[in-house]
Amino acid sequence: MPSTTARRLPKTPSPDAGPDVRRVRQRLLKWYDAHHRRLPWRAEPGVAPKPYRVLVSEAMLQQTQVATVVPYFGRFMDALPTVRDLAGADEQAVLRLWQGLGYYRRARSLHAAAKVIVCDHGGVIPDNVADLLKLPGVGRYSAGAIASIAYGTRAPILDGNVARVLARLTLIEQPIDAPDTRKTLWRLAEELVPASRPGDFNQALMELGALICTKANPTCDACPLSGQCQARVVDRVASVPVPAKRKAPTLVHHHVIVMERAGRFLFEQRPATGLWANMWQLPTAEDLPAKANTSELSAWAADRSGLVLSDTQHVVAFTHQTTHRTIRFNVWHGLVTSGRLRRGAGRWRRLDQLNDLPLANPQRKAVAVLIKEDPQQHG
DNA sequence: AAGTCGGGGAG
DNA sequence: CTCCCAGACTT
Repeated sequence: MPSTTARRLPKTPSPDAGPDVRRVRQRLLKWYDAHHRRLPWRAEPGVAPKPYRVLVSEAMLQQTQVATVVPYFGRFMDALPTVRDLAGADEQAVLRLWQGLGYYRRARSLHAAAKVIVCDHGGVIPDNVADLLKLPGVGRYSAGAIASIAYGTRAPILDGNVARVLARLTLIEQPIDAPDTRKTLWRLAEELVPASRPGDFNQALMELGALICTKANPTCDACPLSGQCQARVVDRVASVPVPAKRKAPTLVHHHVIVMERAGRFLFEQRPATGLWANMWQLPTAEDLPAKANTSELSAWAADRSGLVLSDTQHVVAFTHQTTHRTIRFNVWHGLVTSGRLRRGAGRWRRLDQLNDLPLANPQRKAVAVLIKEDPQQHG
């Protein structure tokens, strides 16, 4: 049977024929036009989006909520308004703009991508998925998002929001992260995205997931797709999607040893791989036992830096939570009395002059505690 | 297929 | 507390 004939038949579609593509497109775009949020990286209706703004926003938005990204995006664009500015910037400057946002590899990948764009693409961000996928930090989602939103290329996307919306729309009750589920969802996203306004359609799917088809307490009464939603028909919206399995975070202990000399404090850069890669920190021991004492801390500091400490004492403890770890921070303080700093072992800074060093959140917190404990010395 | 990589919003 | 968020990359 010719497919053109089959396509005209669905007056009464069979139950597993999939969603009514044209109706979903039309209703979703109409809803998006009426209800979408105005966001800093989003162009006004009828105005062409700026590809560089789309590129930067998509990097920041990976695994990060819109509300968190907004202030970072503004500061980033003010400091590095063009892809050439970004390509020419120091990596430390890029990391400083990213500090506090997390997943710092995104910043280094974005920086590397900008260099590729300038060197290999004449400073023009690619408009197709194949070339975008070659950029560091750009995977299938980001390539589809940039191609469709910035250039109107017909390309699908699949993120957490879209996966939830499509799983409910078509009643997928397999674990949402299973490989064959992902394959099915990508196929659905590909089938649904229209040739006209693919960027708005993709953003509409995400916007619906963020505002209406939320993980908890979805407002189906306000949903433009409620009439097409298979999960709603059988009253299983609340139980779809089936969540991915997750490991409990492991507990680890980090000892921060504050080394002070003449009102200045030693800072060191972390390795180029792993947690908080290339970020800076007060000297921090990650291999000492949870109940290490002052002499062990002093010995570790001497071994690490070549400097001898006296009057080492405990300052404060706090807990830092990430997705995969619970990190118990213990902060210690000692005065440098002798020794010579090992070559390349760090830099001395006043606590109120750290603007050039990108620090992850727990290190910023440790610094904040030190300033509060001893305000007259650093103010 | 499973692990790694942050931090915060929201329940 | 737990779960998830405009995911990418490594092993």
